[in-house]
Amino acid sequence: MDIQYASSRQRHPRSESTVLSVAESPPSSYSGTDSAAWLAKLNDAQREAVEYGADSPNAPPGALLVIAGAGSGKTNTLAHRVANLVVKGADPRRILLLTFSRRAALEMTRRVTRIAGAALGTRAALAQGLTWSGTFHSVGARLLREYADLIGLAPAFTINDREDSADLMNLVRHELGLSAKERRFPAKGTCFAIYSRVVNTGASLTEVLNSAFPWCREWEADLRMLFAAYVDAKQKQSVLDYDDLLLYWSHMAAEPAIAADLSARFDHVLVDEYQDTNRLQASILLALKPDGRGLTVVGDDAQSIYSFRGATVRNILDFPAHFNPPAKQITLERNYRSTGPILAASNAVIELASERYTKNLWTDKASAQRPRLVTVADEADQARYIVEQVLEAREQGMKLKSQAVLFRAAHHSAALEIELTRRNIPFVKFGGLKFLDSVHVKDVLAVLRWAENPRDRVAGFRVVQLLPGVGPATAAKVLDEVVARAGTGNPADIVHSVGGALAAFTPPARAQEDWHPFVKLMSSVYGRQTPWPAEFEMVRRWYEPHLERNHEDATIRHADLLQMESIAGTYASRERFLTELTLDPPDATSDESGVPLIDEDYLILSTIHSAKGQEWRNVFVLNGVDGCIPSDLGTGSEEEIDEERRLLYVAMTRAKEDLHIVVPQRFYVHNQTHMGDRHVWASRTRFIPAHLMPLFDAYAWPCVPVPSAPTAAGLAGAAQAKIEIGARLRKMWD
DNA sequence: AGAACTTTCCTTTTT
DNA sequence: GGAAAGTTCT
Repeated sequence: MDIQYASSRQRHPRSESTVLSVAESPPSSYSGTDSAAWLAKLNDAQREAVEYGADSPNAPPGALLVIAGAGSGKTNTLAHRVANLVVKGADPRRILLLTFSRRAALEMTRRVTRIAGAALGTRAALAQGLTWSGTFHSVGARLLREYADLIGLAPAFTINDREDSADLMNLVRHELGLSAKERRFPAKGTCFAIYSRVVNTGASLTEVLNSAFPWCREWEADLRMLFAAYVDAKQKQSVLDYDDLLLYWSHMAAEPAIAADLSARFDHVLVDEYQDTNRLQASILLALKPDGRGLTVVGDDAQSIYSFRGATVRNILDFPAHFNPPAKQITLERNYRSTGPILAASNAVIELASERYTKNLWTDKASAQRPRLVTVADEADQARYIVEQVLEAREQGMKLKSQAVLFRAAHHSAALEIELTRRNIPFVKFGGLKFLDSVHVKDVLAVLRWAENPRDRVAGFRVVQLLPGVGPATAAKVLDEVVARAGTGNPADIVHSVGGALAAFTPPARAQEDWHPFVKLMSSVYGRQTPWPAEFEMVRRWYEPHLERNHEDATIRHADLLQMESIAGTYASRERFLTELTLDPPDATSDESGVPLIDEDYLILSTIHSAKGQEWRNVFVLNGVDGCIPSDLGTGSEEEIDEERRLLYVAMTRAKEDLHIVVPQRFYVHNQTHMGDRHVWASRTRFIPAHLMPLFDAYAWPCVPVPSAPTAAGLAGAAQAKIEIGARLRKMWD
């Protein structure tokens, strides 16, 4: 979501995609007490999931597992369950709702409020007390700040995103001298990925190296030392990474004194997309609700696509047996989303997995249109095909917003984006490179983060080096100076001594001129002399000359900063701004025309991962080709291939009416010396083998190739032109 | 010594 | 278009 779009979303909480389940539109005959009426539109399985144990909302029964297939009204069912609990008297402030993204949390809150509102009539406001709703990470951050004092954590801790974490890993790596090995040590990102996987899977370093990073095995001892130093550095700097939010939470929840308090806060804990949680998240849930009472998890084992992040399907498969008696299990198999032919093809694809899944979806939405398998010559034609089809559907009255293009990797849409821009078709892209990853945005954020937490070395290191004439060596000296001055005193003292440390520092000659304004700025932000949103502007103004000095394209980057500034104004404080931005970064970008207004129509481009939980009437899957799906980086093991298969399944099941899988035959090899034209001949994805072809409508595009053969006269003319131009070009240098 | 510039390689998916 | 190693400049 584009940053500005994200803010507009808060003003327009209506989502563009609505599940078509009939239960969505409440009948007009609601009466406040007749619960049967507003649950009547649910099917039997959905209603069972909604009503399980709801008659005694304050003495909840054992755990509930809902296996909800794609398009089976999962979100709707979960929202009804929450609403029903509230209607039956549960306190919404004591309900913990864990979703996969903050977007999903907003959507859920919106629906619960509406559904419960309809049932409760004037008491609708009750449902708005649903305050504990968010991702594992954001809820973790909130709880950790509350309990910080009890667990020896500075309440003003800052949170590192993946890049920051990798940067810190890099600093530590250099300090330990690991970068100067005779054989190349793993890069910072790899080190961090290994670390993260160990934390999230609960496996040993040895196991993780063997299974996922075999080429790093030789460094095991060094890595162990590096990780110990990394943890040490984080603690000294009061910095937490994403994994720490879960790790601290799980340790906190395992501490009997705190655990009792923590689990007593919530009567009901509900988790969405449970198939994409990892061992650590499961352990948190078990610590929160050891006997499973009041615990509901919802998910679909066939849609597990985050194992690269440590998620494991075992969480959902083994869930019932964790409890005694085992958790109640309800399966939603009726699909309300897709037409029969789309579902038939999707089911056929997932059935080829080596592992059997727990259900088979059915629908009664008939359609004569099978999913299309479209062969095109290359990526350029693929883009042209999509544009043609999108516009044609648009002509038939289908909004651009009801159409989406899905792909495995963010860069797969590059050619399409160019074509869309050329044809003036607005689009918004979800997934892939984050706005927040761009250097200029990170620079400004680093100033704010350093102010929030002066011990944050990654932030400080980055900020000081913005000054001309200051490199790593000088920056390190400055930071040492700051920390030495700050000593181990409490945060307030640190803040006051930092300004002094900076002022007392003798900058290198080249930085002389810029030093004083810098000290002035930092003193001001440390001392919070400028109230919050204005502070952002002050920092931006200070940064402007550095931006212009360091970047050719300063104007474009400057626009980003102004956009950020308007976002900053929507947050109550610097701390909220920084925390929310790292935990829920905007996840879409649009073309250079910037931000489509929320009311405008635009085409959706998305990675398959970011398309989770969404649906569109018309869906295009790009590059249905071996090497893209499955990604050639994900074909190492049977499990990896199966995850790629589930990815295609997720993509296919997003479609409601029409599904196009596009297969370019010729594929240019990226990453070659510029303007090279090496290409490979691609073949259709292995997930749609020949015997599944009858389920698809296969054809080539363009349907009728028009090889506009030059006429003899034309050729003669062209030959003439070639000579003339050649002569002219030579003349230029005469 | 340390900053700044140059060359070479690589490019999944995300809280 | 970015990151890391290598090279040149101050």
